[in-house]
Amino acid sequence: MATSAAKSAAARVRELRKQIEHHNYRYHVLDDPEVSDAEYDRLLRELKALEEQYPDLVTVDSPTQRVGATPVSELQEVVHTRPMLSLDNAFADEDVVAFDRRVRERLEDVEQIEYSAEPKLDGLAISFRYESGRLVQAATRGDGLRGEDVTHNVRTIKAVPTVLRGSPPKLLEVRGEVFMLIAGFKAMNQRALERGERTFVNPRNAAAGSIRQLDPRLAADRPFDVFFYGVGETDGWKLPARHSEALQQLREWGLKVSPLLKIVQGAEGCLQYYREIGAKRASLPYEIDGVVYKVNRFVQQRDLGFVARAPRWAIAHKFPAHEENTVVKGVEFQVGRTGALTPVARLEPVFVGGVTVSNATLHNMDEVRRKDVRIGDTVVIRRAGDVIPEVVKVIVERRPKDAQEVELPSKCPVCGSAVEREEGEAVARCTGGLVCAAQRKEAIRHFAGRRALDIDGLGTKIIDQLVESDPPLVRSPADLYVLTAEQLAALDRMGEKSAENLVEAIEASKKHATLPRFLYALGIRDVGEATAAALGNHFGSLKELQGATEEQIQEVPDVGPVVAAHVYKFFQEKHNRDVIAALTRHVQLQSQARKAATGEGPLAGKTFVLTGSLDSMSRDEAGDRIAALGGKVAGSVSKKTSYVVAGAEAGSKLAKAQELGVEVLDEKKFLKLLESG
DNA sequence: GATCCTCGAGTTCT
DNA sequence: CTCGAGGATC
Repeated sequence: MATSAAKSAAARVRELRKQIEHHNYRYHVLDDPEVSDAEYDRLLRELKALEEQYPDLVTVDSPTQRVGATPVSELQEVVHTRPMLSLDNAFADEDVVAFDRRVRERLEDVEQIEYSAEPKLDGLAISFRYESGRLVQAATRGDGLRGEDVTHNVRTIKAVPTVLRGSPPKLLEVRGEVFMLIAGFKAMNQRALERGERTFVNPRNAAAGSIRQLDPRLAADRPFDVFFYGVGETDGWKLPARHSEALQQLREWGLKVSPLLKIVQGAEGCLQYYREIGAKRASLPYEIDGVVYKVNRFVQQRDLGFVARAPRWAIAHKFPAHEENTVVKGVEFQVGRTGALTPVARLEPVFVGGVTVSNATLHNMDEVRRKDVRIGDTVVIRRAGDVIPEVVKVIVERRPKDAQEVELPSKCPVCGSAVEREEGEAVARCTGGLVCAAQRKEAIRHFAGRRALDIDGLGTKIIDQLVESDPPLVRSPADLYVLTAEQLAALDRMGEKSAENLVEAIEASKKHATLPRFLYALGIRDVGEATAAALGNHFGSLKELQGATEEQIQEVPDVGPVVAAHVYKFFQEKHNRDVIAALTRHVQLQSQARKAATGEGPLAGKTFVLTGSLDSMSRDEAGDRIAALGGKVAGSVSKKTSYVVAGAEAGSKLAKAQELGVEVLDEKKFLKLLESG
């Protein structure tokens, strides 16, 4: 048996145990993990697999034989009268099917198993002891056998009753998950940032860190919530037949149970539940990392029993991780429409939150320095409810010796012009202006954008070719209007039909050309949709605006000296005047269809903020309907916001609304308001 | 002068 | 969606 394969397995097992112990310490004791949960799971699974293959290598102190790490010394140790178990994990549908099969085989004579299913919250497992209905002790799970006494902090959590309702038993020990609402977590981090205090990477770490505070005053103002999910030691309570019935009883005693708890039948029911919750995941106000299935009948649970520290009657079915570790292969600088140089991290591709991520923006050099990202670093990537991946932090411990600092280039990577960063500004810019091909391309893309002149089918690839062709077919937006189908058909990946369609789309864009859209399309610095509309309304015609002085431009509402200077300078430049002259030969500006909001109508004076997606209409349509009734739509939530309309997969704006106490409308209520208005 | 609000700009992947 | 910065307001 002492083959070389077994020897190298033994070495690998030792190495894995060392690593896992280290990560346990970081995670459980320091609350500052060095690796993502997914990576930790991988190490543990590899170890498990090796131990299964070579049972001789299993030792009592192997990480697979216990749950967590030893408690820190400052908090009192609590011995759990009944161990707090951990759960086996399932990652694929087949794992769940296999689990269900094992359960049925062990129970014999049972065709279909009834499961109680609920989301698995990403928080902190706590044991709560109630004696004669009064909370006497709360303890963390610790290593499953011994935890820490955190009663002083748990008492500050409003969702945890200190006295139970009804007639509870003499002794009731319940288990629950203490977690932080995402909204509260963000608000808390924001405040910490303002005070220059330490921030937390995610709600779970924030919860773990706060609950293990020694000073309960610190925990008291933190936004905790709790769901109870299980029963431990009891005295004076005749348990009902089912787990779900026991939870129902807990609920009646005032202990919060997940509202998403559901009874399902067989593996099929479990998998369907998994998909239901997966679809809801992004819109839940708290983070979950999977769902848990438990055999519902206590008799069956008893018959199934335990393996090591995990019950045979329950399993956690995990979702794809939101966070992963990967390596920064390089940092490149992209040049935007305004010349802004944006550092983008090129990553070793990594699967996060359901997609493969290979790039992540670092925004600007301040951000690069703040996070201290270097080439070669291992970083944590997160792709949570929001779509855009984010570099959460660098794992400094894993920094290779030859890691390279990121330097702002002194020359534009596209055109070679000088790069300048103004005093006090976060962004650095290429000074090449329209000499720079990147800026020219972006200017045209902006011009053709949906909110500008809306030229359908003019995408990045086509623009690249038009600008790079020799001689260039397109130097400025005005050149678009003289393109012929023959010229376009000669480009790569362009057939005759597509070429004709594009010519038609360019022709059709003339109809979209109202003054505000046209001004927006020009891409003047600091002139977005709102400012373009304000300028258009104030001056009424392009001629008036072109002839205006800087002072006159400043008279426009919401335009100050900085924006006025940009606008004035833009119209003074010869190149811009030429382009505008050429454009106006092709494009007839339409008179505006709709007047500016007049302060009339049933929703006058009300400000709306839209978040998430509505079933019955697009966000644009919703905005139009609000405007039609005299209301205003704003982009961000503030104290002045009247309503936040939250559709499916609502994001941080919903959180902000809850924080500020702004009224939130769901789709139904919103539609009702529109109808009654 | 400080604070709040709003707007603009840039970004990922399928 | 998030961040930074311009503008308005107190």
